[in-house]
Amino acid sequence: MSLPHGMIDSVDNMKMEPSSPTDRDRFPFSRSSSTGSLHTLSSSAPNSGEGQGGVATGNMSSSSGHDDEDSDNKSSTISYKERRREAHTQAEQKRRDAIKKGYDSLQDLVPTCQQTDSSGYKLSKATVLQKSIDYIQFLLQQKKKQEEERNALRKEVVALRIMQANYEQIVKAHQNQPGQAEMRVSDETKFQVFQTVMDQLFLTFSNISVANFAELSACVISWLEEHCKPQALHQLVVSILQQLNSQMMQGNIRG
DNA sequence: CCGTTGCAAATACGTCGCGC
DNA sequence: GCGCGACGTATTTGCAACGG
Repeated sequence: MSLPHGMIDSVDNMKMEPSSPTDRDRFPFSRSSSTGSLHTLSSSAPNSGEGQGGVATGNMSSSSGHDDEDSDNKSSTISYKERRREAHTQAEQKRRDAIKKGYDSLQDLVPTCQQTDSSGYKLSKATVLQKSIDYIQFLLQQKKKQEEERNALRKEVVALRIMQANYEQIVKAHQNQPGQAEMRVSDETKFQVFQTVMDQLFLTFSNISVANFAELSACVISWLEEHCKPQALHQLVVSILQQLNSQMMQGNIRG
């Protein structure tokens, strides 16, 4: 018996078909040309539906009698066994394609698989599997780390809420103390603080030289970013408060 | 019983690196 | 440059399990 059509074609294709990944990329449809040349069940239809009867010859493992039919019709039709083999070959090709598709999908999903290796070749299946395993382990570690971070933050939130409640209680207690009214800061003092802060800020703002309103608008943001940083404002306010406090103390001594 | 499907072994082929 | 082995991949084929 001669080689089946599929085998002949595939052997020829093996010679022609480059197996290196780069070459395969250049001939992405070479497989279908091989598979396409196979006799499918439908293409071998002349024999389909026949071969249910017959007497077993005993020289093959099959006991269905199809091989007998094979010997009867060898010259004109494709034998049952041959059709069966070709169907299986095609099914196997389909299976391999599914596996290949799976590897390709995996490679698309895993970031470390998306670049080819240093020599420029596509990653091997074993490498894709190993890198996928590594990536899943990395994701699991990352998830664990984030959960730990989240738990720590939750604990911090609880602690801060407790502190907030304590401070609120302290403030209430101070407000309820007698003689608190005398200790209260007057609006005049508040305005003095506010005015001094604004004066200091304006000093920095007045140094900006602009030709028109458009330029002024443009430089306001940069001025804000430079001179109104929380840390800068904090230092400014602290120094002003200290200054005013010392002035008030001196005034009290004199008065 | 027969077709389908999945798996594994055997085989073939191309590519690469290495020693000569 | 050539031969050779290792490696990766594709293909074929046999076997077994399963379902209609």
